Amino acid sequence: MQLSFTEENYLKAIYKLRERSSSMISTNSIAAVVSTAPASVTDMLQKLAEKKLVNYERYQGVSLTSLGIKSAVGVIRKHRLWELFLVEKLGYSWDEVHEIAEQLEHIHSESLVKKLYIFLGKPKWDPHGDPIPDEQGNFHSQKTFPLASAGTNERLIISGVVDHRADFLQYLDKTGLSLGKKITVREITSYDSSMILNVGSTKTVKHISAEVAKNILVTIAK
Amino acid sequence: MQLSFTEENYLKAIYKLRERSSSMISTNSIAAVVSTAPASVTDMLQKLAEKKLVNYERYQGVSLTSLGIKSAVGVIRKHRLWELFLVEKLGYSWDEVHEIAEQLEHIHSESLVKKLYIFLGKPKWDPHGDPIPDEQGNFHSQKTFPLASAGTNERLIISGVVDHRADFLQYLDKTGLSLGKKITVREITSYDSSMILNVGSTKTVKHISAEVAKNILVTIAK
DNA sequence: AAATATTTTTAGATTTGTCTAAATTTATTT
DNA sequence: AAATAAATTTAGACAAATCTAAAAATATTT
Repeated sequence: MQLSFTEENYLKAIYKLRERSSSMISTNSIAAVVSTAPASVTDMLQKLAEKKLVNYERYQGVSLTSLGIKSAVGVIRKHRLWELFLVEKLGYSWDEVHEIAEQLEHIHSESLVKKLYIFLGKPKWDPHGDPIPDEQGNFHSQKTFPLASAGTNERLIISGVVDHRADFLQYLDKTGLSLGKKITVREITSYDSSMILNVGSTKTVKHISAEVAKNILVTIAK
Repeated sequence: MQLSFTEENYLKAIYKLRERSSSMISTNSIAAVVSTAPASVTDMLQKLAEKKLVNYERYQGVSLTSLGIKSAVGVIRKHRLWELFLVEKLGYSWDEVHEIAEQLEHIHSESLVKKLYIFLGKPKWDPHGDPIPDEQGNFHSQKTFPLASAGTNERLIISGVVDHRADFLQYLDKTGLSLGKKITVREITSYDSSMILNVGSTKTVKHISAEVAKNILVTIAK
């Protein structure tokens, strides 16, 4: 089934909202994500329900059907593949690619996705450390957790971000905290939970706020 | 100015119609190209005229303004760059890329076009031998002419096609008449104007119809 | 040049995705 | 549990791009 740009964006929005609050998704929360009036969301949900993409009962919120999940994951897959293409092949930095990928993710062509996937070397992660679902829609999940909940002296690897906004990503670049960097928490300041880190193999020491630490995802280095 | 998918397709259609019949373009001819009712074309022309993209006077046909030309050439540039990307980087064949490029040409991002252009090595021709306009909108024109109007024993190079349809391109592939091939006309059959060709440095001889010869563009090899 | 044919435009309707304002349902207070 | 607040839906309207059918203008025949 060929979905419109708009329909795909709604499905993606519902998919993302579902990730945290696993229950039913409210009309208002979708409206906030897609930047429309709640009344418009209601209209669209009825349309998506007719197409068997969501389970919808009025006043009760929505959930994605298996078809809806498949469609949403397909869009996310394309978004992340294109982001990686933009960074790896065209030389964009990780804070510049979101808007362009928002457009590219709606190109309809199965063969294109297949060929892009191969061209990029069947990648598992996008430039922000988010998993790229495979052709069957399976995510390769890593055991990541926020840096804020790490203890001291553990050897960690930066493997993702919670906040994807450009200014946060630029801050990380400037601070040398890019994806894949090895870090160790040296000290956690008790009164504000800010952290002092060792970055890389160098003796460089960085001081980051608790807010920043909450938005950096890490894995344990082995 | 951010144009819609549809507006861009109308401008592209007018641009292409203009290439042959340099005069005013008729409503019906546009309708045929964009596959809509003539009444819809009239509506759109009025809209494009308001945006200063075309010169339009009712019952008198249209022409592109300089802004309209600039927009159309921009879309054509993107189309041809994406076609080359699909063939060169993703491994598509030249008969498969048109539909996908029809979608990709509408992605709005100046930086993307710039980076794609550099990634592809500032190419001058697309996979069908059509010129890719440069950043200023200038076409690098080759002195091509239809193979049908060539004489015998001239050393020629296949440098483009008139007909872009997939089945014609597949026929050329099958016959070994791909872009860049060196050919020489050995004989022109007088009663049906079909041609007997030498292809490449080999002794291979091919017999093609006048219809095919009309749709192959060549340059003189030096 | 009148009659006929063709092309083009206008008029009115439809679909998609959106809006605001009002009505309805659900949730929260008191 | 009644009153109030919040969330959601319905109703009616709008813009974009399209359509069909009818009207108007231009082109072609005779």
